[in-house]
Amino acid sequence: MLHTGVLDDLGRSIAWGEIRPATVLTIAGLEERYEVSRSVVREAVRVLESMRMVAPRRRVGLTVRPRSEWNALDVRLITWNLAGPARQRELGALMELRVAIEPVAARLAATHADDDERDRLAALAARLRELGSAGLGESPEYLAVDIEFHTLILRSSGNEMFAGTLGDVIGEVLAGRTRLGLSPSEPVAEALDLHEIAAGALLDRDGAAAEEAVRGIVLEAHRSALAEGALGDVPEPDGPVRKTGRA
Amino acid sequence: MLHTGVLDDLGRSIAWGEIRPATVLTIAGLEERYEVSRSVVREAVRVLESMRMVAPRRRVGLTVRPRSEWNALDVRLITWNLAGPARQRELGALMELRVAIEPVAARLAATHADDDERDRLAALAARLRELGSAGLGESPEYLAVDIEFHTLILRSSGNEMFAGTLGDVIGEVLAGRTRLGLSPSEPVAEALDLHEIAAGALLDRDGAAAEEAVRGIVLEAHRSALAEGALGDVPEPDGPVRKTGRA
DNA sequence: CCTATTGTAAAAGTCATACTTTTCTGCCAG
DNA sequence: CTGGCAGAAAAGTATGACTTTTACAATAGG
Repeated sequence: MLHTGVLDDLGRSIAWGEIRPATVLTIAGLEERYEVSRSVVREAVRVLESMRMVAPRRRVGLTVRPRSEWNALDVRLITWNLAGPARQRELGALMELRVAIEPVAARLAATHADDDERDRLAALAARLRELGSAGLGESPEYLAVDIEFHTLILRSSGNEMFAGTLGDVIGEVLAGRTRLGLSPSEPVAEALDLHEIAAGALLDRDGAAAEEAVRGIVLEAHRSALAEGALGDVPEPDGPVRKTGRA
Repeated sequence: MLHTGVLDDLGRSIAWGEIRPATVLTIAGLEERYEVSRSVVREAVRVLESMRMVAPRRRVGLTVRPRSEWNALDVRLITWNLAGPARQRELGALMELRVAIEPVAARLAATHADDDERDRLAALAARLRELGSAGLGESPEYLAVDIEFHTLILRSSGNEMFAGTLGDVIGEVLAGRTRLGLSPSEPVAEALDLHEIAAGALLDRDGAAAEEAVRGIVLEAHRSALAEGALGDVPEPDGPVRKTGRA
């Protein structure tokens, strides 16, 4: 689809800072740049507008809004950021999001999951143990099982806000972790324990225990990512945004 | 803007279940229904598509996707849901989201907030105490200060995913709570204490304490909302979605 | 010289129409 | 009964004309 192409390219350009905030674009200009018709440009721009990345103003054009106003939870924006220069920063934000959401999701899942989901979680935890003990901690299968474990908890929480696109994004984070070679081939024993503890707690409908175990998992992941310097604590090239007075 | 009108009306119709999942619409049909041109319809539909509420298929039309696939974190969808028949369910989901996010945001804010933000938080907590003691717990000002306190914590976390539109939505939840008359005119003493404790912890850069205090606040809010029956635990009229095998 | 008013044009917004591409459906032949 | 082929339906794309808003400048008045 032409429309998707323009949306993606333009969105990326903005997300990556190639087109900076306060820049003014025009429909006509974009028509030329992408050599497509107004219909296509307008539809792409509408979506960008709905993500609060640009604001149209008559007689002026499309103004690129400041980053702080963008819809940071939009999956497309997250994807663009993960593939761009702010990748590390984005990974850090997502890690923090995991720390916030997964433990609470686990607590909810303890009372809300159905029997099938509980069983599958237990099976997944066991499989992780097997693979981990066999030194396959960075194998594709370990990764796949790990992702399924975590997304299943989110889905079992019964809260659509946790289940939805967030699951996909968290899968992306885990995958990125492996891709960067941050996962040890012999996973930390503690992590394997915690997965089993969490699964057990969910079987027992023990929300508090499930929450604690999952919090242990995500905190450990966050810590080790920080230790590896994968999240980049350095401020943005264009200077720290938050501190300097707000709009 | 015409476009906004169509988007809003159509989105609401779908969110409220007036147009049910699996229903097939056509651009032409919508042109007639709203008496607007194709451009307008197409742009509105594109946004709905970007929210994963409809999926266009050539030679078929626009299929309304199942609720479980919608982008539950989209602010517009949240707004529509809050104004519709699933209001209680949505409030419950948002409460759970608060429980997940605000404590973690508070912990981050402890290390990340600047001096100005810390001072303002302390001032807001103090003001809440004043108003609460004066029996103004359901006054507009108490509400406004409460909202500002919580959104400021989110913003001070330094994580754009917490700060962004989520803040507005959480404000909406707090406002809804007051509007429903759930807020006692004399706020629970515990809540006032916790706000002050949280503010103090943020001044001291004590992340753990800030997290715990804020968790206390949101858990108490969640509990009391549940007790009041404001969140409605009953399953949806059209039957529980999650349990019955997935796509 | 400064201010207010008015006029102009630029750009988004809307409408209508024509054409392209994809793909479902149903018919017809084997 | 099966497979392929043709037609039609609906989305996708392109284009031109017109409307509305509004920034900006020129001009008139104080």
